[in-house]
Amino acid sequence: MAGVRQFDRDEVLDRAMAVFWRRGYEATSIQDLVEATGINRGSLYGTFGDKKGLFLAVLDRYGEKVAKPLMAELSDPDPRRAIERMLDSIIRRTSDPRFPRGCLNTNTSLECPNSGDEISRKIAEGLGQQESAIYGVLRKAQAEGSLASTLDPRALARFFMGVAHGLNVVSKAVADPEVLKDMARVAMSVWDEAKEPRQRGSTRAAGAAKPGSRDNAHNQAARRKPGQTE
Amino acid sequence: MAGVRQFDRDEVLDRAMAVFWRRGYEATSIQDLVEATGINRGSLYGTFGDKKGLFLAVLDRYGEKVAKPLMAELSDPDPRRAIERMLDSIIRRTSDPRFPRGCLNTNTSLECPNSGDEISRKIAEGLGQQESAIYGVLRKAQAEGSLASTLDPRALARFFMGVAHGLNVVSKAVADPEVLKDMARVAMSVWDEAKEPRQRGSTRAAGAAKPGSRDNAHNQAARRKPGQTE
DNA sequence: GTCGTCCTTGACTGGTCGTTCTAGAATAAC
DNA sequence: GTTATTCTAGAACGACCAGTCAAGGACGAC
Repeated sequence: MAGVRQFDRDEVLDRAMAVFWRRGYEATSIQDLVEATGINRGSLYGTFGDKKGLFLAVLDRYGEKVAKPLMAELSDPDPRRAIERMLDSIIRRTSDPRFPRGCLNTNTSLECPNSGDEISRKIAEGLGQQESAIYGVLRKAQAEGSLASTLDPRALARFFMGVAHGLNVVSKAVADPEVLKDMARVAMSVWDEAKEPRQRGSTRAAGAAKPGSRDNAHNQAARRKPGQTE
Repeated sequence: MAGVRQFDRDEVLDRAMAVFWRRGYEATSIQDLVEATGINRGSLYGTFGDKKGLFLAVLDRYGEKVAKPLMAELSDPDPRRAIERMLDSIIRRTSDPRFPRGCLNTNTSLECPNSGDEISRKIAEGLGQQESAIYGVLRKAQAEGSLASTLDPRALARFFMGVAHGLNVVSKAVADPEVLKDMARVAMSVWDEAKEPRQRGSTRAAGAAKPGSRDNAHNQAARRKPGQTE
């Protein structure tokens, strides 16, 4: 039973990933990992160095197994559908019993310190790549004319990243997928926002804004050049 | 130096809150709390029972000191501005050195198990109240006519809750407030979505959707009655 | 066969965890 | 001055933590 490796590294990582994903980094003990992976303490340390080393390997594995397929949804030739499919993919995963709910990257970026240690750097790198991919899709959509050029693609990319995070947070606590679908549906509606500014005069009694005017900073700056059409 | 309580309960809770907020529940040890609060181990246990009891008290304190003022922003008579101010308040808190970044409720709902224990019940209760408050604002806006009645206020409330969570996640890792402002600006743009359906025909070569048609499920269901105006 | 290498195993380390407890000092009520 | 109360200080608890280590078994090379 010895002399040659008795376990499959990726399989061990998958099992360890499930534990970290479900319980978080701090709350997961080596003993938990030994029991979940089925391999011995010594083998764990021999293979991955220490807990943090194992976790970093798990993060890589997560990138491959979870984040990468998610980003693949963005390659849909229709840019709007690409974004849509990415959000749907997050929601669908929630109902997939093979995976814990929520997102390991989102969990980790909240749990682990924002200091420049290796874990947070890896997370930040992954999130940066995701935002860039979304940004690319949005730029393509504008080049094609399917997304209004008045919209700021960087702001939109940040927004969709934020929505993805929001989905991941809510999905951890809320079982009903309709909640997530509502969130995604509303989020997608910003896509069609390059309209004539809608009259939104408030009907409240005192000091209402004049209809058609924009008396606040928001929404202006979601567009590229605030001053022009309104 | 003894015989009468030497510390102010709320002050102790504030200091403990800061530690839990910054490091999370699991990563915070009693020793950390003893040092942060300045009071003795025995006093901590005598006053709050145990670590979980202290944390629950901290969650209450957080509700009073942080969540309640946030919800107060929703009482702005202009519903749109109410939502806007809520999001702005989250963003502004990010730059406030008196508070750690992010949101203790968001952190906790990710870190702590979704099982029906006391912590997650308290969190869920708080989030439910927040969503209800947002929902109320949206309903009021529709009654006043400042929000299109074609929009689904429940879906919008869930969306804004999700955006708030997204802001809290991102703010923990990203220092630049512009990122958060972008997110909020884009999010607010859904408010004005009850327009004539914008032509969004894709220019891609093969099998493009016909301009003006809606060939996907999203965005329809963000409205109340999908069939009518489009 | 024998050797060396690599893996497995489980006991073991020092330290820290949450929690309890004892002893004592300072106060308030009487 | 009691006496009761309520805090402080810190030692101590068993359990568990991340991490180490020595012993031994199974394989490949020769």
